[in-house]
Amino acid sequence: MSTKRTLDNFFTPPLVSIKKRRLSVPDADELVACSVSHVPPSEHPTYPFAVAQLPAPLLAQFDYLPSADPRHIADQPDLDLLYYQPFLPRDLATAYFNHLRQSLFFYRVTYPIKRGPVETIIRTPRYTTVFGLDDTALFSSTGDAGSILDARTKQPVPSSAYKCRPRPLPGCLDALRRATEATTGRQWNFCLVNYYAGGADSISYHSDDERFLGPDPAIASFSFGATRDFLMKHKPSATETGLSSIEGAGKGAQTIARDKPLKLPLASGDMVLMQGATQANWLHSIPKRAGRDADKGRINITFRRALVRGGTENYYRYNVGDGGVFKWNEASQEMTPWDAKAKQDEDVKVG
DNA sequence: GACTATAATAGAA
DNA sequence: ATTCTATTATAGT
Repeated sequence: MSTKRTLDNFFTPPLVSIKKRRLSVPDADELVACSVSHVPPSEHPTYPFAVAQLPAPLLAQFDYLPSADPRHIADQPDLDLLYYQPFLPRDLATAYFNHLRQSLFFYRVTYPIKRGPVETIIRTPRYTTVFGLDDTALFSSTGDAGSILDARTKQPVPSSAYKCRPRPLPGCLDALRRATEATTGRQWNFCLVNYYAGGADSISYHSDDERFLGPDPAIASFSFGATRDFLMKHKPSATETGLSSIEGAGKGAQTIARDKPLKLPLASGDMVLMQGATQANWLHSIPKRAGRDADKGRINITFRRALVRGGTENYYRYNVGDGGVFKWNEASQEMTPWDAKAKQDEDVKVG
């Protein structure tokens, strides 16, 4: 039997009001919490291994975010972004990046896609992992740590309700979620994590406009580690296509200055909040890149809110899948298959 | 500025 | 939501 392993760490963190400036010295409880750092790692029956908590000195800095005011980007049709440049100070972002890469488990999902008559297996060109549960359900915080409750009735939902095994956010990600919610006034129940090992890893143009997110979803997207270009372009529209062809023949018709593609070089600690009509009308991508820095890793974290069970199923299907677990290998500086039996040694802590 | 190599982009499957 | 190929842009000399 395992020792007491409640989920309190996950869901009832000490709520601290966000304030730009600290007006008082830390009280006794805070001093204890900071110095001892005996908070156990986050565990859950669905985790392949426990996830280390953030070191207290790092966690403490989350009370002072964001470190910069956002820039509102809404000068084009259907575009509505808040760009925090950065949201986390660079030093904190770097330390957070190292902690996450070293502590989380990742997957390399494969899935079939049909191109014309041919079906091919796609190996997702990045590492992924996901945590969270849609609005219809809750993780039990007492009793069986693995159980899921109906959000309304608080009764256990049958295990057959989900084909996947939803997992709660570990403490180190929940800290960022709380800080982001406090800043934006929004709420999210999902955390998706992408690891781009180098310039060859990418994500092609798409929108996060799934039905299960509801209309005009707000999505917070963080960057840590290597700087990568974030491209955005307006979805092609019938009217636009027609206009452009006519415009070529017209005499004085200038190319209309709207719907211009955007290129944001997202640096470590940056956050982009995509909101309003953005997802319904714009595509975004992280294209492959060659040359310098093509070997440096980047972690992307997005917070989303799934409204129904279909969202949970979708996110676990495409971000966990059914393949093996990968873990960062500090010695070889790469993601390596994690062997559940031959429990690997812990990575050497940097610093 | 021209020439060449490499990178970025756009379109098709 | 990817990969391949062709086309265009950029960087270096």
